[in-house]
Amino acid sequence: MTSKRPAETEPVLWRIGEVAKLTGVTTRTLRYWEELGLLRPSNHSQSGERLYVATDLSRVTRIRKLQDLLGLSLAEVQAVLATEAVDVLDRVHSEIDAVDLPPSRRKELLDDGIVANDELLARLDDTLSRIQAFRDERAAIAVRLRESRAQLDEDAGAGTGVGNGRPVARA
Amino acid sequence: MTSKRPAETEPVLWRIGEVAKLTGVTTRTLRYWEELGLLRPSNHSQSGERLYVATDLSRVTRIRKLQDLLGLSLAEVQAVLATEAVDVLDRVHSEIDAVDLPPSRRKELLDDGIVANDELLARLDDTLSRIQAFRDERAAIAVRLRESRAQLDEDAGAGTGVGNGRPVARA
DNA sequence: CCATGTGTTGACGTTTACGTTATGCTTAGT
DNA sequence: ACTAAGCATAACGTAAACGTCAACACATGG
Repeated sequence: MTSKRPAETEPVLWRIGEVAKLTGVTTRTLRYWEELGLLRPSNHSQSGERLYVATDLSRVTRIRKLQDLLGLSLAEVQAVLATEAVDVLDRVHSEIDAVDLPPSRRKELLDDGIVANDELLARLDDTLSRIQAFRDERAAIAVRLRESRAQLDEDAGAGTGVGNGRPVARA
Repeated sequence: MTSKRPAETEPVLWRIGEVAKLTGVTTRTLRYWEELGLLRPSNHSQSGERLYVATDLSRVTRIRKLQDLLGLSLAEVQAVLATEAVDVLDRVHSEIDAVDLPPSRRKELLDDGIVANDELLARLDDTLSRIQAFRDERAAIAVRLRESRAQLDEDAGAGTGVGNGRPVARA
């Protein structure tokens, strides 16, 4: 329902340098990722220039997140993203229902995508809980440190007769 | 209060191979970290063998956590741990109050330690929230994927006449 | 039309964080 | 006492993820 017709599926292509500025990764990195098969620009100019589309851009940030937030190697990122083409296919499917995939194949892809996404979710939750535990640990230490400092101040105040505000400096 | 006297401050020293087995890092890694100044064994045998104590052990796991959970480089780990000697000093202080640090210096160290620990906490919280955001994103996608699959099943049931439970297997 | 910027494909260099011998000494079990 | 483990130092190797030229091709604004 409500099938909008957006003029003519406006292309909007970016050159590699523009992508670099927009996403914060270097052009070298983009070429390297392509070399690994991680990010294939969806278009090329007739002269051989790489031309990226919006989904390519979001893929760039996704790769970086998987690298930075989960510490995945590019090989692992590739594995995760392999089954995730589904996700893109799915968006395409829900926005444009033109693509002519047989429904059986489409369901297969969707199921794969659901599995992959769930695995990623599980991994995220695992990482979250591990970091959370570490955080709690450090929070407890923070409390202990402050207690120790308070104790020190207290001792200084009550203890030896020197009890003015300034502790004695020593070489 | 309740000052226990634990026999004679039982040494408990571990050789590098034992540390490796206990912590899960290789001996090479331990030597490498030492080379970088990250982990200096608190003792040496007369023949030159590295001998580690309990706090060294916990330092090993702390280093690994900073590496794995926060993705810090060893240089960054070193920076974090630099001011954290305080933390160790503090534990020593609270368990044995023998060490002869002037209170002024002790307070200084404690304050540094509090700052460092708080910075680490902030970093942990930041990382946590970034991963959490990513997680939420993927959770939303999980929902969308399942909706799409349900939609597919629904279409299949209502649409063409093939509607039996089993999707067609294809080579 | 020409200068300048941006792109392309190599190819080699670099950093980090270790792995892997090699060689010799020490410690430990029998 | 002797042999097998384990440790020490030293040096070279390696995998990942890019950085950094080099040399040449477009393309684009004045």
